[in-house]
Amino acid sequence: MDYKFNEIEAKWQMYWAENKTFAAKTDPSKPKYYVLDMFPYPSGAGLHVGHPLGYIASDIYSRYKRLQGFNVLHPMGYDAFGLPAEQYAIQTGQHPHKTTIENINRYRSQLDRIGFSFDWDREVRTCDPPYYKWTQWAFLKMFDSWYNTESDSAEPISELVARFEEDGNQKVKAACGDVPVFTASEWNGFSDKEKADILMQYRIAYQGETSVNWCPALGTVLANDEVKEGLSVRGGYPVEQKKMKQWQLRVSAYAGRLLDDLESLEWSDALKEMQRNWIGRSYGAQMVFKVINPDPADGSKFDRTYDMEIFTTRADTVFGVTFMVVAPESDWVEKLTTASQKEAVDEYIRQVKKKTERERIAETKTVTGVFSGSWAVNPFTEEKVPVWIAEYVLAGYGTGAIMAVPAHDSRDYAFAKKFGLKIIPLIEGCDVSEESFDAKEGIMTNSGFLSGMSVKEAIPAAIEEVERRGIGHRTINYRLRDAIFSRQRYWGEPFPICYKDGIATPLPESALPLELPEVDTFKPAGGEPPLARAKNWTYEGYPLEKSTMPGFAGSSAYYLRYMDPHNDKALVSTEADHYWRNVDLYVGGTEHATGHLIYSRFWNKFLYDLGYVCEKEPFKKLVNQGMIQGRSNFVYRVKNTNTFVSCGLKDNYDTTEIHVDVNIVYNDRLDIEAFRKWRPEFEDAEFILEDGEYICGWAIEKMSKSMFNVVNPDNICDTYGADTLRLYEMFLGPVEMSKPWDTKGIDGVHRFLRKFWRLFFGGGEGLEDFTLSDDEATPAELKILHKLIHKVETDIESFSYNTSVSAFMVAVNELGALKCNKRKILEPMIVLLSPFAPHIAEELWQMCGHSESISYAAFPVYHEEYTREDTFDYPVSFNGKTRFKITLSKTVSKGDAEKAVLAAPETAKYLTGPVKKVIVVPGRIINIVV
RNA sequence: GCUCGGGUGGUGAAAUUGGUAUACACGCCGGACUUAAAAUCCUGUGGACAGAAAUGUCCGUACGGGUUCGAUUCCCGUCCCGAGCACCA
Repeated sequence: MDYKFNEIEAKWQMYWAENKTFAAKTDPSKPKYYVLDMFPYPSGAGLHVGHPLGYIASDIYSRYKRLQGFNVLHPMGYDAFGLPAEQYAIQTGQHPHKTTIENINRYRSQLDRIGFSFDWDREVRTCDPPYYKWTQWAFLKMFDSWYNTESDSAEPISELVARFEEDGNQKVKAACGDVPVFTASEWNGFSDKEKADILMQYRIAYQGETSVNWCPALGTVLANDEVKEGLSVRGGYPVEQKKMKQWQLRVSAYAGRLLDDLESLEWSDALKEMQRNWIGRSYGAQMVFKVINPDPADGSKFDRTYDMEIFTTRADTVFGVTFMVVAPESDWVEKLTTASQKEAVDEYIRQVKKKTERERIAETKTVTGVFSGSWAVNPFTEEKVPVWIAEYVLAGYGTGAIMAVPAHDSRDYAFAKKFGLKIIPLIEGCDVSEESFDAKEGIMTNSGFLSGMSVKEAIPAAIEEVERRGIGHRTINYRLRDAIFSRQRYWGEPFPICYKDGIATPLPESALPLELPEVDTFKPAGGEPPLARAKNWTYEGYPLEKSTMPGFAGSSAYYLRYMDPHNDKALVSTEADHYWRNVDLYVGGTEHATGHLIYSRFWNKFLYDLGYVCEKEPFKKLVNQGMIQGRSNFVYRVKNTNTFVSCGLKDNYDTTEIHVDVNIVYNDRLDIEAFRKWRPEFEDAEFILEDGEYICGWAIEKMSKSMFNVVNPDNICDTYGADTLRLYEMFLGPVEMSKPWDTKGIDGVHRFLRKFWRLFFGGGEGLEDFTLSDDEATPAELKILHKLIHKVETDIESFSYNTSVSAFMVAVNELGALKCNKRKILEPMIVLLSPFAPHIAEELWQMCGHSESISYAAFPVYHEEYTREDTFDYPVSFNGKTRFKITLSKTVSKGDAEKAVLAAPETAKYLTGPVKKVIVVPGRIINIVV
């Protein structure tokens, strides 16, 4: 009987759906296991073979855990809000909801073909109002909270108000914006508007004026992780810096916890490192420098002096400060510019503003700057140093001002060289004539009381002195900034915020979800977001916020929603949260390292602070699947002809390289007939062949429509079946590794499944019937089985699925050679294979007489005694070089092995001198040192 | 520039983490079946040298050194590839 994978796969996919085989129920009597995939954005292009890689890996793990008796939660859903649907809508006028639903349906049918064990009853879509109700709810909670840095936790804003009324804000330690100090009576005297403005500075979701990434082409602001090299990640449009009032999330308040808690996670070191870099903690000191503006540009006749605060990690180098620098965007520019320098400074600022972010990055090597006219006083040397304005200092990091130590910082050095500023070396024996000495090592010199100390000693000593003088203090700075939370777009969650007399006011929870209104067209409305087009976009007569939330809003807590997806009273019930807790295994790409994976952790910690969830971290273990790249094929057209020359001969002609659809190429051989039909202009193409075939060239590129290298999993399922696709994707290499898709080896995997099938049908000569024998298994057969159980179990635990597939192939070949058709061997084999190739497993399992799905079977138990070797060929080596083998019992003792080897007749042959040492590693090797 | 990964046959890749390097698969060579092809099955397949042959010897995990009885694995240096960050003071 043939292995008819198409019939088998359709049959079991229907069975699983009808019987809800994979529905997870909250069942405290069973241990839980939560396996999650990063849910996809349903793009118009559909799935290609790269997308399911991670889903297959996690599905194998889910099915394996289920066989081990765990109550497995393995859901799937869609990250359905997003820019592409909106841009498509602007172009075509189609409602993004409509195209999104169409794309989701397409994804669903493609996913169903591959036979995943998802619990579809728990599906979520971020664009569904019952879902985004809880995204909006979380925003309201953040709006209604502040971050107490004493308790290191988010707390309700009402408690903060109570403290203000009682005591003012002097004693409040919070992560907040700039707020003046006020007393209780001052607070109580403030107007509603003044109070609202102050509270806004404390909220975790707050509105603030900052420099943002503004993308004119997309007409929206973007978060830092949505911008790369000055271009938008989506679309690659230029991005500029612009000061705007935007909603933001105070992610920076959580920087320390986000960094520290990484320790407890089972994530790859590479990913943890990426997050560490992104959060960027540096230990240092904040220090005040007196600054004097001798001739203020505002026409005042008097000197102005200020306290300018800077951040440094090298407090030990204060003695080498020869100038100060402030960022061009900083408020200091206005205060420090002197009348005589005003013209030069204005011109410089104008130049800087003109540059796009991209130009600024491209020109990092050109040093620019202008003297402000003001002078600072070095607190340790009392020396006066000039204050400059320069682009290389960033307004957003630290205080936007620095002390410059050209001898020991390469950027300061470049600046000093360009503008002829003094360079004072502080480390004994360092040479700063060509470049700065940046390393934190050596002995201090020229440094007053620090001279003679090592750098490691000098840093804390300098900070101590700073603290003693009361001009600064030890501090920690983070690179992580608050997340910009508003987008000037249509296709996202509306903010549950209205404006009463200009005061941002939250809607009551009962008004949620605040549904997205209809608009006639999705384009921005003049300078305003598309929601400005909505008729009557008000709440109780008050105008509603017109921007929407960014993509990461809906994906930040979706893993919680899966635990209790139909609950309309809470994001997740306490009962469900306490049972499912957090994600045990999360599978997805590295591209979310500094976006979603930071935001989700932040979101979770916030909910944890408020007591809504019981775990500090959302994703315990994380596996990053590699990208599957495309393998493009080329044909070579001889210039100005319609003749195509085979790859091996192309150097003899002047040719143009043309991408050809990989679906009409087989093992780099072009299907000429299909090529002629592919495009009308190739209908009468001529070919110059080699050995009667047209060989195509190839290259590894990103899998994309424009390269004609997209391989659709549906096609693979048609010709080989889903089980082959699943096995093959795993067989390609380790899940974490990026690799090009190459269909070359797929026959081998398919052949393996046929061989496995044949074990049940080819028992005797010419037998076509299903035959299983109930005979006892032989030791040889048991050994094959148990070796495999052990291998598969350890491989699945460590995500080495590729070697598991190899082990299956070996076992099937060995059993085939033994003509083994014994139930006692083959039934456990089916169970072992079922996570990898579930359809064929279900079919054979049923044929074996089981009425229940194989998902409810138990994973076979490994017995070591079946695989233990009785004897072992010990390689006997002399000084590490193998000479012969000796067969000994595997349990032989060290002493016995030594004796046996020395007594062996071959030994004498190879002994060239007296035996110095005999090394025996039991079960491995014997080495004789002579 | 800084930080992480990596470099093993013609190809994708294994190697119980210091113990017989190249499992498994693709490709290729040869063979069986066939009028023929496809499909299927079997055999061989790192390199060099020696031999009629079985077989044997030497060299081989990017390169150069080191530790060790023994190194793909550990240490030092060099080269190359990939990823991330990039004026973060």
